[in-house]
Amino acid sequence: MGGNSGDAGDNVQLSLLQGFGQPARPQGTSPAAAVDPVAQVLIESPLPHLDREFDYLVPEELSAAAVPGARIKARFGGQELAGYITARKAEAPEGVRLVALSKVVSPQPVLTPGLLRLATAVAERYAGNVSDVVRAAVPPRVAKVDQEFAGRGPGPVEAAAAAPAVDASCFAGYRSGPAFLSHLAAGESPRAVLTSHRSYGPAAWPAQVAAAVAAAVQSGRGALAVVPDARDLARLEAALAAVLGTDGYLRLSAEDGPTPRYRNYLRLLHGDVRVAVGTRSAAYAPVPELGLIVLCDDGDDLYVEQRAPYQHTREVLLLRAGLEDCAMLLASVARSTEAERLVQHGWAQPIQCERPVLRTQTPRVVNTADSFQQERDPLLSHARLPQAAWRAAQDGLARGPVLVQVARTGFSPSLACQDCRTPARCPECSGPLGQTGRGAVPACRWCGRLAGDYRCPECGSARLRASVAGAARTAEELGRAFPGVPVISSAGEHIKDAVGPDPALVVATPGAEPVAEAGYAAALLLDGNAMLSRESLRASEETLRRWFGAASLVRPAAEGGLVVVTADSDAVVGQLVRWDPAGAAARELGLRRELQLPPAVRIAALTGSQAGIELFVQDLQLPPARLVGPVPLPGADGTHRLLVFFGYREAAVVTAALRTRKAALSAKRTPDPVQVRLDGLDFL
DNA sequence: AGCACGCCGACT
DNA sequence: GTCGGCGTGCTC
Repeated sequence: MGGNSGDAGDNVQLSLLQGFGQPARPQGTSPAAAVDPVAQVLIESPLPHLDREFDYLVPEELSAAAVPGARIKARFGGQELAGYITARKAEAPEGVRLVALSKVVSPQPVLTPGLLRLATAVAERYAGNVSDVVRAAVPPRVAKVDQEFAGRGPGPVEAAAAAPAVDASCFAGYRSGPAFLSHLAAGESPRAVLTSHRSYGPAAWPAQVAAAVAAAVQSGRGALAVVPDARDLARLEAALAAVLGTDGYLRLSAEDGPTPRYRNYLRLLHGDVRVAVGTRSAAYAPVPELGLIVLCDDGDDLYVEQRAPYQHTREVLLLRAGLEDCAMLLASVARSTEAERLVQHGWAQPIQCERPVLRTQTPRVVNTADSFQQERDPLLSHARLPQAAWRAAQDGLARGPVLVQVARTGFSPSLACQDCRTPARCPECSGPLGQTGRGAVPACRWCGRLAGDYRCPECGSARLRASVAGAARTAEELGRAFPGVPVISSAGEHIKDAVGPDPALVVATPGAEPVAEAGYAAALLLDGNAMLSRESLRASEETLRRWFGAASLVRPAAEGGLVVVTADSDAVVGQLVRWDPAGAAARELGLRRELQLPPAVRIAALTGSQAGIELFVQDLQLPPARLVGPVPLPGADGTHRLLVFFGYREAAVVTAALRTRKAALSAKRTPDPVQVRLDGLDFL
């Protein structure tokens, strides 16, 4: 009764508005669809409390196009919002009056059920919005490409290509490598962490990844490979083309521009091709019958999405592998602590060469920091090259190109022990110690505690030094040190993909090293101290990753390959000298466990005003967790940060609680917004 | 962002 | 008794 009279009143108001000439949508003029007249819709709204599905009425004339996965526009609250249909159904729950869909933007079912499940899982993991994840996953629509696919239903147009031959020779000497390939080819879903030791030539990691992809294709399934950047993409594509042909795979890269990106997405969606390769947005590619996911060099920080919820491609793909029950391969010449954790938990099998094989297949690595090698050649004082490094370069240049890795400039100063150079960390919470000015008392950047009586836990010294970055040696300086030798520079905006076999000094910043087809004769890894002394939890891990990346471009010791690293003697240098990325990762993970830091535990960072954070935490229902802060951020206008450390077991409950709190506060339009970020490691 | 609904004061 | 202020909460 009450409901009826309310309806009548609304109708009167509506007709009054229409009487005044408002262009309101005519009610009842377009009949609802005969079959499944209700569409479940995921609204694209940045507001957490609106990040869920809503029901709309489907007008008959839109019914054919309004398929699950299609992009739509619908009136929502005051405005016309974009969204996706997630399902069609016969009726909506009682008590809601449905509004009609405004239009179907495109009938292409781009938000597949699998992608919606994945986006939901990612949003839950990162306490973020499903629609934010969907925005990163689905490429923007291009109308003219839609036309090309008009009228095509799901399913492949042409028969799948002939199964490729799987060449396992690039896995020779790798324990568990051939077995991984044969399990894959047999249709099983093994999971592995591949620690390759070669970045050039026919047995390099791109060839290994291509072999794994071929094995998955041979089993009749699809495969997906994700790389950090365009250079690695080009290298992997070359290897894939050699195995599958240039039509055997599709590339998905945001760098290609909207048209090819959207076209290739739709081609995968329609099953034209079953192998996709690309950069981080490709992690969501609609590969049909996905059998294998490969992630290359998972330690690269390009894998962190730069927009909320700041998801990491590794975590996205781990979730996807679980949801789609497919094989997974993390391939790298280094090993991240996260990958090590997967190995230690038995989730993934390690694939790597054993020591005797490694000794023949990797270059000899020497460290110049030993005191008797420290004195410098007086002629070279300007180039600041230790004598051993100079000799290695001179010898190498007789046999081919020599790589010189120099650090990028601009590291932030932090505190370390003056005597043994151990980074200084807070005795209470393990946060990094910093100094606000010259002579200021050192303070923890996390908990704010003053550490005036700090003593190094390693050597007991009370002396601290600010470790300031070393300046990058310029190509010019090296040119003077080696007159007559061509100097090639690859850094910043001028990155070279490859260099020839002739003698040359190749100066590159980490990650920008060109590939020499027959390998470098030698490599000098300079500025190691600057890289190691950065105020970051990941300084060691990252330095080692850069070192292995460069060293894996050098010929094996048997062919004269030599790597010289100029860093103070340190456990990390030892891991490189012994070529032991797995041991290094295990040691690093052990340290993180002791300190209870990620990835041994998980972490949430709440950033905002002090009042905002207090309000956020007030009604937050948390299981046992360690709270650190809030502490003011240096140089920021009153912005504070609170860190929440919690275990993996509690993670689902914690992220759910954070999401609930975010939604509640955004619904109330609280003035002091708090940013919630999970597992961001850059500030640790 | 907009629009309902609801509780309170002013005016017919 | 009715109209309209805007503060709070929901939006299919």
